[in-house]
Parts: sequence; C-alpha cells; structure tokens
Amino acid sequence: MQTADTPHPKRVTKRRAETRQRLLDAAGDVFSDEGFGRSTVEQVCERAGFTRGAFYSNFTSLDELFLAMWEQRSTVMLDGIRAALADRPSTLTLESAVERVLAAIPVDDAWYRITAEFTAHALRNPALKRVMAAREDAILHTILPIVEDALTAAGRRIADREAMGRALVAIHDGTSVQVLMEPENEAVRQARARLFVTVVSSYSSST
Amino acid sequence: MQTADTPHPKRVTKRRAETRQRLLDAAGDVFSDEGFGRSTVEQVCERAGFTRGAFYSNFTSLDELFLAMWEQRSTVMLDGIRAALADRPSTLTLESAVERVLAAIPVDDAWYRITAEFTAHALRNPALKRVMAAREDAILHTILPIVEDALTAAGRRIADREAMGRALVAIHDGTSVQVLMEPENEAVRQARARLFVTVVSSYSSST
DNA sequence: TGTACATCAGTGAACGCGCGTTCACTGATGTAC
DNA sequence: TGTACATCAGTGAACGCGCGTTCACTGATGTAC
Repeated sequence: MQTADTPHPKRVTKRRAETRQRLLDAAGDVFSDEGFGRSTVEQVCERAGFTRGAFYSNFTSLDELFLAMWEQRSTVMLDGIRAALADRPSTLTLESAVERVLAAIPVDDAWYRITAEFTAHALRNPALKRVMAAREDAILHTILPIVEDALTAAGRRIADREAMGRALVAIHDGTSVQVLMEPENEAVRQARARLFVTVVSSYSSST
Repeated sequence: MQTADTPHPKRVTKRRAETRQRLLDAAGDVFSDEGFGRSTVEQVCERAGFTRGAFYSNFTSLDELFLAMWEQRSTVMLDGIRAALADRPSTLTLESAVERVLAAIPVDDAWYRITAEFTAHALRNPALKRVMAAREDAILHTILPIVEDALTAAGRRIADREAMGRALVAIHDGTSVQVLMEPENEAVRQARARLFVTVVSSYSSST
C-alpha cells in the first residue's frame, strides 16, 4: 500500500545509495576515532567528502546515523561469521570447533570501541536495547550449531542451550576487552580459547 | 623538596576540597546521564552549582576530570568490596562464597555506562590502559582470597591463579551487561552465579 | 538513439546559539600580631 | 580573643569559534517521446 508518508516512489536511487553508503562508512571511522559523543555532523561529512547539506538530505540526526551504521556493520560481521562457518568438516574435536568459531569472530579494536559506546547508549534507550538483544540472539544461533555438532561427535550434548548461549556471549564480550587491552599477549588469547572450551564442556554432558 | 612547580604550599584547603568534590560528584552524574562525549563543562558546573570559572580553577580539561572521577569512584567501590568481604565465616561452601562476592560487587547501571565509555576511551590512550589494568588487578587481588579460602575448605586448590583471575574478570564484565540489559530477569542473575561457580570449579582441582 | 523536460540530490552561504576559555574583580578564608 | 592584612577561590562578563540547521539554487539523473 502506498501511504501518505511516501507519496512518490523514489526515482533516482543509485547516486543516493552511494552517498548514503559513503556517509555510513565515514561515520564508522569517525565514531571509532573520536568516540560517538565527540563526533560532529561536520566531521562525518568532511571525511565522506560532502557538505553538511548532504547529511541532512539523508539522515535526520547523528543518532539515526549511528544506529544505521551499527546495524549495517553488525550485519556484515554476522554474514562473515556465517560464511566462515558454512563449509566445515562433518566432525571436529571440541577444541578445533572452538578454534574455528573464534577465528570467524573478529576481535577488532575499532569495532569494539563502537560497540562499547553503543551499549552504553542502549542502556539509556529501551528501543536500542531490543535491537541489541535481537542481534545477540542472531549471533548465538549462528554459532551454536557448529558447537553442537562438535559435541555430538564427541558423544556429548548440551544440557541447557539458553544458559550455555548466554555464558558464551558473556565470555566473548568479557575476553574481547582483555585481548584488545593486551593485543601482543598471546597468553591472553589462549586463556580465552581455553575458557570457551571449559565452559562448553561444563554445560554439556556425555550421552 | 619544594619544586618550582609548587612554589607555595596551599593555604586554603577546605573550601577548595569541597568544590573539587562537588565537581567530581556532578561529573559522575552528568557523564552517566548524557555520556562523557556529549557532556560539557557548562553542564557539569551547572549541576554542581558553580560557574565555569570554578571548573578551570580546579581542572584543566574534561578529560582530566573524567579520569579523576573514575579513579575516585572505582576506589570507593573497591573499598566497599573489601569491607563487605572482611568479616566472613572461616569456612564457606563454594556456592556461598561466590554469592558473597557477587553481593559485594554492585552491578550498577550508571557506573556501567561510565565504565563502558572509559574503556572505549582507554583503548585510544595507552596511559589510561595502564590505569585500568592496575585497577583490575587490585579488584582481583581483593576477591581471590575469599574464593581461595572456600576452595581450600572444600579440599580443592587453584591450578593457575592468573588464568582463573582473568576468567573471573571476563565473566564479571560479560555477565554485567546481561544483567543490566534485563534487570527484571532473575534467570539472568542466576545464570551469572552459576557460571562463576562452574568456572571456579573448572580452574581448581581436588588435593 | 537522441533530445527536451521534470525532478531530485547535494551545494554552499547564512544565521545564530552554545559553549570553551580567559581574566579583572570581589568576597571568603587563613595568618600575624 | 580580636583586628588588620594578605592571599586565594570562585564570579560573571566578554569574546569568538565551531557547529547544527535551514534553504534557495544548480547541476545531475532519470523519463517521455
């Protein structure tokens, strides 16, 4: 149905889509460099190579741009995880399954900074909370199958999917900071992997 | 030694200390409400009941105030944990030890928002990284003894203190967000406690 | 395919506000006697 | 203890810049024939 809010279907789309995308890309860069709070419309536009008018022609506020950018980047990340986990050996040891999953989930400095601020922002805004929760669920449902397959191959099964999922997400979040705080420290990365294996084992039992 | 940088020992101290404190308190409130990045000198001063001149008489920048406020609040929090854990039964089950520790560490919405932004900020600033790492260590060394006592009473001991410490901090950070995102969901809190117990068990062995 | 036309997307100038930063001043606070 | 004085802490006005937001305009893009 054509509502009053969108009276005309847009004619020109290609140029507009490109502009929007350049603004989204620039926003990610600026927000991770300066912090969302310290970023300005002017900075984003300058980085994207537009004047400020272009911004207002595409978005109504920095908040809206922040949300759009976050959704797009986290979707891309999720697709990357899916692709990385799509073709896999039918049987894997628990250790190698965890290794594959961890390799598929990038621990990225810039992205972590953006996520941290987005989380703080979401804690002030119920709608954003729901958006984040939904995304977290999607990531979990992408990761659980490979872990479950490896467990099955090892003759084990998950006792409580929800509890284990929650635990894995918490561990991912918590250990990511540690890895980023000491990027050169290989022990931290290994501790991370070991913790995953430990928890997956503890939350499953032999059949 | 009296250096050239501090030519006169300060005479008036009481009034100044109070002003400084009111600015620190106001900073915490404003930063958690608005986000550090969106906060202004003007907002902090208004909340504290001073004009902006008072700010510049006490601090040189919002960044400096942010650090001072964070250090003070996290020190207070650490002292609180110490006090809460000081008088305890000589023997506790592992479950009740974890329960005591979790009760002593407040999971506070406002403080979490501040910490999230401080972390993002620290990832851009090596000096702040060190400050955070040191604080994390201090918290850990306050908590480990009670856990260790409980383990000893249960005839177990920690295999790798550093690994277990790291794991506990990661779990605390990761599960805090979950608790704050769904504050009414009691299952989340319980999952948190259970995860702690699981990990403490896994990182220790019977003697 | 080419041309004339309609519509849209981004430009760039303009306006004004909020805020950072400074500084001469005044009232508060401590010190000396 | 009281008074005179020195120094300091916070005031409030002033200045200017950076930025958010708007809008008439122009060149780009799609459409009709």
